[in-house]
Amino acid sequence: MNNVKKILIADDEPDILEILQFNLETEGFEVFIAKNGNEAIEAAKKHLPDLIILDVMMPYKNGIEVCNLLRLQPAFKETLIVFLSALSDEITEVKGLETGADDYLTKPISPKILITKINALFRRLNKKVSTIIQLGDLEIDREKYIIRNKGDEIVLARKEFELLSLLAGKPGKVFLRQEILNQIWGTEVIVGDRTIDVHIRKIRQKLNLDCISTVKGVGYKFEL
Amino acid sequence: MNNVKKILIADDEPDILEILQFNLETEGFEVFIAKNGNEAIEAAKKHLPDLIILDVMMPYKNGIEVCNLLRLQPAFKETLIVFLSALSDEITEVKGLETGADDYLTKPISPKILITKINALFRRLNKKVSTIIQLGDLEIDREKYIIRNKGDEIVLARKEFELLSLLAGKPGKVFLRQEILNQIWGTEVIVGDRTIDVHIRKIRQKLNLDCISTVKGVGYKFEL
DNA sequence: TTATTGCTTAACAATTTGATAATACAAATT
DNA sequence: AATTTGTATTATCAAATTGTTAAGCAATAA
Repeated sequence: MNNVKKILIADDEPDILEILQFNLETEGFEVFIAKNGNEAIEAAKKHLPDLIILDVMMPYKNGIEVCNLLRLQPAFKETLIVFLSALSDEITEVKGLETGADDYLTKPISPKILITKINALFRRLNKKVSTIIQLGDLEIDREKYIIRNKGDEIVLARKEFELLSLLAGKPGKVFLRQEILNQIWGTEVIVGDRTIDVHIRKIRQKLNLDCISTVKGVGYKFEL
Repeated sequence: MNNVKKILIADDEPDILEILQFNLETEGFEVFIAKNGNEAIEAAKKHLPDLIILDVMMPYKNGIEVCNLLRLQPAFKETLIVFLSALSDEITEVKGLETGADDYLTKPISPKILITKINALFRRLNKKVSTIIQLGDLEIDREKYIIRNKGDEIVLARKEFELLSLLAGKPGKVFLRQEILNQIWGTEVIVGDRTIDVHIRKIRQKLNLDCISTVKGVGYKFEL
């Protein structure tokens, strides 16, 4: 999820494929292409793209059929799917959205608009995903303010939660004390260094899990 | 929601206003018009339209500003907002969609396309708004403003209802006090923090059900 | 108008959280 | 080994947050 996004484009018009591929690759995406519905499904299974752009009118299987088939499989439950179609064929649009597409684009579309829309979709996805952090037996739900260790719910006070959440957000990274102070307490409040220790201790105690290690003279980091 | 749909059109070009108004009225909508951003906001508050069509380029306040301002108020959270702009001004489109518009149309637009798009939007809206929330023994009917616990009807005052409805809309999610204030009271009214507590208390009391929990220093959440 | 209901606030109680000091401990350095 | 430096632990107190009640308006209905 942190590397290059993969995009699969399925369209039966070679020109469109080429234009889109060029523009998306220029933008830094990894692009795969398919010339019809069957190829699209095959390619999707093979490459597990983050986003699939489906032309609605295609030989063998049209875009809506492809979308339906893919959505049946767990692997593609979360994949972004966008339809592409000539003119705003209203009926198709409705069907497309019912099918579980994430967006619907009409041809002709300027590459620039396409790219901004795609970026917007990824941004939206990231927001949804980023609320829960999963690390081994540990689960941090930022939206629900809940921490679970092997399913057991653990109650942390606010600062404790924020601190753990910060550290766990980048496992392995050593957070300097100063960094922690800035992130959790802000630059306006001034608290002593011992305060951090105390909170760290409480977290360790409550979690009863050896996951925060001290880097003497530097700071703390979360691991495993 | 079951009667004639009200549509507000805001555009500084009289010709456009007239054409759109004529076509939409012919189609059976009730139409209001505004010639600039300020008028649009005023008219929106007065008529509470189901759909607002905003020209992007307008005197005093442009469409995006208008949209932003309206979206801040609870009354317009669900209102459909559509932008209208000369040619596909890409940058504007991106901003518009980020602002929380429901669609984006480019001039010139044929009345027929406009109407089909509008109908599509209303159709989609009707589907989205599931008026009844079921959670265990609890049943919340947003349309009828009724709450039932094991079939027994419970009468909540409006704010109480809205508050419960908000929390129950995303069980488990912690709603920050600020979030609650924005959603229920809007950004214009300013009420004290204790107000929320009191309403929460009344809900707990009336429901006689342990379903709203406090997350100290953060907010409240609904669960089970 | 009067009565009723709902919304907001003030005041105070109860609770929880956060910060610090004091002390103990551990590792590195001299 | 003694010293220094840095962290862990614990207990305590202060501060922040929320719960509760009562009371005053405002809006609405009778």
